[in-house]
Amino acid sequence: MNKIADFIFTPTSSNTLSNELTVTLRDAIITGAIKQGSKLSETKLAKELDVSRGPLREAIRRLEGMNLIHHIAQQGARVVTLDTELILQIYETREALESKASALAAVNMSSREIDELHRIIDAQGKHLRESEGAYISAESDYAFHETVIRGSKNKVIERALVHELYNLIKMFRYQSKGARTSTTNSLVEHRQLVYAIEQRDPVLAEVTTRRHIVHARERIERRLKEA
Amino acid sequence: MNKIADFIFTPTSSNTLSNELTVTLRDAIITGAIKQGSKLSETKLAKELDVSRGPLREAIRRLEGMNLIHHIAQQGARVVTLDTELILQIYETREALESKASALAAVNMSSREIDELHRIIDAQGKHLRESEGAYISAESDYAFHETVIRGSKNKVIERALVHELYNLIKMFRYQSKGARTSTTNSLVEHRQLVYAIEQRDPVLAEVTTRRHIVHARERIERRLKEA
DNA sequence: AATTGCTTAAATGTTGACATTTTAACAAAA
DNA sequence: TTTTGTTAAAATGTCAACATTTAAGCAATT
Repeated sequence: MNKIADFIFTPTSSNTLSNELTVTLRDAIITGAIKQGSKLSETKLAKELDVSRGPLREAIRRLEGMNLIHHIAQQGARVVTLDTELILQIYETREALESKASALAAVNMSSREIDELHRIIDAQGKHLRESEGAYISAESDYAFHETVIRGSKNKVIERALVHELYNLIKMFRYQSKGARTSTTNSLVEHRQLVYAIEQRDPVLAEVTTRRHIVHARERIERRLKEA
Repeated sequence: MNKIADFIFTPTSSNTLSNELTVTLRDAIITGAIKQGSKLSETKLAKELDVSRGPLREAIRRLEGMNLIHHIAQQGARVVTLDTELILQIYETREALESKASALAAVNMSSREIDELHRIIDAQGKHLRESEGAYISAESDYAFHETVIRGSKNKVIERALVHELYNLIKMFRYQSKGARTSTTNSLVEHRQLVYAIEQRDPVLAEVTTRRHIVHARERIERRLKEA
């Protein structure tokens, strides 16, 4: 079948039901529409979403692979609970993977991709100057980090970060009222990383990223310890 | 059942059919009984294994989450192909994760777990002295590394390494005739790591592990470049 | 009141049939 | 020969019913 014809006649609807369910449930979990620790009852969910249990079970298996739910045989699936310990472990893992991704990006990124990084941080700077709030939008922050990660050209790291870790991070941030994405300080650190990548300096890129993530983790740690 | 066993995929023998299928297929893929790049035909497999397609599909979804197969909607699932590029990316990822795991293990491991490490490397040393071959058994090598990883007490890293990366590494090693686990040099590096952990020195543990894995990757790179 | 054991209801696991899509084979046309 | 279009077969996606296990409710007993 022709690619153009596919694009024209079947833009998005060519997805399978189980794929759509995966996305629907993932977003419901990230936003908290389905609460942490709650049970995903197959029979109930199937009725609510008006689907049969087959595709629903497959979607649940996929979410299992994304670390968003735990499944125990004969007992069912529960949404993961983001307690303090798990959050800190997630950030430790992110530190290890994303600092390596940045080092690789400094070597492997194309100049076109570096241009994209500039566009993103310029937009972030403009946003910070023009708006009163001192916060970068979550979407823009994710776009920046995911561009760097893709720039590593390492599919294994990319999958581990984007397909697994970042869903958990998004879930945590979205459901934490006080966890605004980043302060002005974050933008400075983003600029430092872009500089390191432009200089094709993997060591500097790695160290910069590591510090950026450690800072984020320390902010979270302080905030969680208060509560 | 303990928490770790829940988080990592280690079903017991008295489990559901879909769990047994997951283990069966995983091992068949690792050993090469199902070849790299080959298609997992649901109908054919279901007949061969004398099961229905439902549990089989769920097992395939899980293997997808373990990075052992790729699945494309309406086209089916194929076993991953371990080309040179992917292998090197796997080792880059392992370097990032396991060096961090070692640093954490230096802080978090119990003395009981450190004793376990001693038992493992002592057995490896005895094996090297007594047998003519200068190779450590693959099982013993995995046991050592997985003990360190568990010692990190970081479930996210543990899952990423044991549940995902190590399956790919085992698959590669098992199917590479020339890829014997390690030479005498590996045992020296293992001893150095245990020393670092005993000293509760996370930086030394991290550096030692990073070098150990880089060495392994360089050996592989040389060997793959020859062929 | 707390515990044990039985019974019933509900949930998960599994199956086989049906629906839709893809693939392959093949004929016709350029 | 290559391309296009049609058709049949096979594969994947989906569904609804059945089987088994777990959980809940409720007596009966201590």
